Amino acid sequence: MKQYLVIIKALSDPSRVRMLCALRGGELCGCQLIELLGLAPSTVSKHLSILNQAELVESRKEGRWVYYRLPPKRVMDVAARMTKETFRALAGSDTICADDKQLKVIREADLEELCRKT
Amino acid sequence: MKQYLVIIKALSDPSRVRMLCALRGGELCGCQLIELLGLAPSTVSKHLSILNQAELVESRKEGRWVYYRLPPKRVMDVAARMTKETFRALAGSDTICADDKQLKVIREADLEELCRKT
DNA sequence: CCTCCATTTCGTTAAGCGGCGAAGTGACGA
DNA sequence: TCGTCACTTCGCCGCTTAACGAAATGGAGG
Repeated sequence: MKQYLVIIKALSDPSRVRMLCALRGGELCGCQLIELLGLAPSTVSKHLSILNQAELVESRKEGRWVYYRLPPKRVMDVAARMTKETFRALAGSDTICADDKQLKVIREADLEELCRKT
Repeated sequence: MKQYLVIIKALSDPSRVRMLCALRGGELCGCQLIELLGLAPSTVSKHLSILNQAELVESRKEGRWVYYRLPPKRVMDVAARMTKETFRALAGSDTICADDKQLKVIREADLEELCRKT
């Protein structure tokens, strides 16, 4: 029950769900997620730590940046199944479609430049 | 996104999830759920209205009592899929097993007597 | 009608959560 | 070694939410 609640509470915030959906297209660094959500860096960091504790995202450090990604598709555990259903429920959602559009721009932009923008 | 959030927020409270699991064994009336959870009637009623708005439970009136049940297994919509994953995640949970035990007693008890007890 | 009683609604309180800015951390480059 | 920069941690504020008791609702039976 405890693990279930950690996972489902992590999934019950629009900003966190948007980040998960964004990561479907591959890993992203912190400043890219900050740009996507339009929230303060500290807020985005907090959201990511909540997702991380629920084991819904993983992170790796490279240089000045931290990259976040969905966990590899090992076993279909509770987190993976819930994530899958979330993606399924939000397929075609206005919010997520708009994010996908913006993501194309963000992914093509230069990281150095993107970070400076904020 | 909005519908998704209504559903997942409804599923992110232990009392509400316990009620859903309890209803797997068939419909129950309000006072039976109050007895199971050990919460105030007004609190349980609020929880049920949240579940009802998310279309995770249905209700029907009979005499003095209101009976609640899981919706019939028509189409597998978002609510149904999320509920299914919730049941799967909580299979074998201590809380739910304990509830199932108590439910055997509650289901066998006389309704009139059970309501008076509170 | 009027009463009873299961349930709902309302108002309040305390805890939890999302948001921000400021200060802290740690790695890279001058 | 020192500054810079991406990110995290901390402390605070405002809103949401779970809990309760009290009062309202509405059906059943007298």
